Amino acid sequence: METLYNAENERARCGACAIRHRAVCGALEREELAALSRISHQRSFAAGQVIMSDQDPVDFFANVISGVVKLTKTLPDGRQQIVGLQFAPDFLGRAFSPAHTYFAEAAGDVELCCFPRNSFEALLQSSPGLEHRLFEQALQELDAAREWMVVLGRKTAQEKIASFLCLIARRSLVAPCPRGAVSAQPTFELPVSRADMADFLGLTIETVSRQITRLRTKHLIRLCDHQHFMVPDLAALNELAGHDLPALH
Amino acid sequence: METLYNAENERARCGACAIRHRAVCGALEREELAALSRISHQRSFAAGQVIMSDQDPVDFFANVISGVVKLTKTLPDGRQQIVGLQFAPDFLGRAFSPAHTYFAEAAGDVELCCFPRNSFEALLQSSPGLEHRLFEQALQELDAAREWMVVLGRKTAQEKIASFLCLIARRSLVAPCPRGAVSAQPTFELPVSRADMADFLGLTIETVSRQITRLRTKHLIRLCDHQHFMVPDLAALNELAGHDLPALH
DNA sequence: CGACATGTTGAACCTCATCAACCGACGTGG
DNA sequence: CCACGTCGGTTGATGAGGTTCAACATGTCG
Repeated sequence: METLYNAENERARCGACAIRHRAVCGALEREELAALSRISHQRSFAAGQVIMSDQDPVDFFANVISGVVKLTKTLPDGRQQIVGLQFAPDFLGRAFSPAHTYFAEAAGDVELCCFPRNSFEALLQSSPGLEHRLFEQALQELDAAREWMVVLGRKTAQEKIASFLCLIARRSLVAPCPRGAVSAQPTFELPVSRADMADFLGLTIETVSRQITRLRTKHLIRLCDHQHFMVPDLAALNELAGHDLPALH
Repeated sequence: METLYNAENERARCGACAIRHRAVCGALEREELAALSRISHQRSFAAGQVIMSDQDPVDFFANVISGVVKLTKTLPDGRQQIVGLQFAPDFLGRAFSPAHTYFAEAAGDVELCCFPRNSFEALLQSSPGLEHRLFEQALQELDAAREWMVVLGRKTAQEKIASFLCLIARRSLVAPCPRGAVSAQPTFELPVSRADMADFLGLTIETVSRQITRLRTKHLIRLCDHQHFMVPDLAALNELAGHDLPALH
């Protein structure tokens, strides 16, 4: 399935890219895009696979085409914290420094569009628009990271879970309910395991599980299966999450 | 006092600036610097004063010349989280967006070098080096924010305090011990109150206080007074903080 | 001097982590 | 085919770490 897709894209690769206009490459002129097309190549990663490590220098950048990438940090004794989740069409990689301070792992199956570091940085030199776009994304990630610091530092387990579900409802695409039950409410897909949710929220798996069932018994969410949920009243969930604004980002 | 200082600087302002080469303006050419000098002006803020608010648009950027600025976010019910501490020569303000998602407040007395938003953004257009420098700082802030997410999500109160003290030991200048006791060990100054430490670490004031005394009874730190402390063995403190690396940033 | 702000200490309570058992889905191999 | 182990998720019982409420100490300012 991927091979067919790749073959399809082989000729006018970037032009046909689904995330093209939303991704950083949207900043590129026609001929710059052609240059990028020449140096880029797609790669697939299976769930759990390490994409970038903090151990050895990373020699490429990437755009997320599909799937979710988690950025993790680990303490010497093994405690782990997810410091970022990257969805399509986010850009992956730390500009100006091949050394990373975190891991990038595939949360589920992931498709990336990869660019060799050297070629990409050369392109970066010649295209101020591209650097500007990367800057913008970095600022957005900074905003998101700070937003999440509030979640980690000041919210209860219940609020953390609610915040996470709201985040998913904002960022993840609506998925059809696999049970086949037709419903008026949109159904969302949890792109990560319970363990990942715990690592993202600074909780344990058990607490995550308990708080989810608590939200369920409060009828603030409905579960189709372990990975799919519906939100009858998004405003109510938002309020429980402690969001004053109905929607941001 | 400020007026005298300002008058003094009126002629060769930026050239004589103490933080010039370390701040973002270090990226500027001679004549760009002259342009910046023309639009910049110093402002002082007393402890606790709001510098930028998330309520109304901010019409200026600034460099921190001295003092510490805290970036705070507040939940609807009043819970607060500090999402960043800016020291000299950090840059203050969100490029490309006059709307802020956080407050900037003076932690102690603060001196800023302010630039009107419009003029500065014009300068930004014409000087790619300046934008690059801002980008670099944004990436560093992002790294710092993510580093802090680990502290908030996964560390114990004790480790949080140790992490904070290590942060101060890295970033704050060494201060002479006000008690006058000459000592072989360097003395650091806590630039924020206990309440601010609590808001930065996701704790309560009481816990902060207790953990500090615990570190003191363990002889990992020594207190001159409430704002000044010494670290007999920085490596030990670092280890307690959960830093595998002796020093980063 | 008393009022106030900032910081410390004590006691009781509560949230969440820990340890453990259990459940269903899945794959494997006898 | 079913027993078996494994993996991801749920649920229960218990306890520790941190919050909460309260009192107290110290320093500053009117």
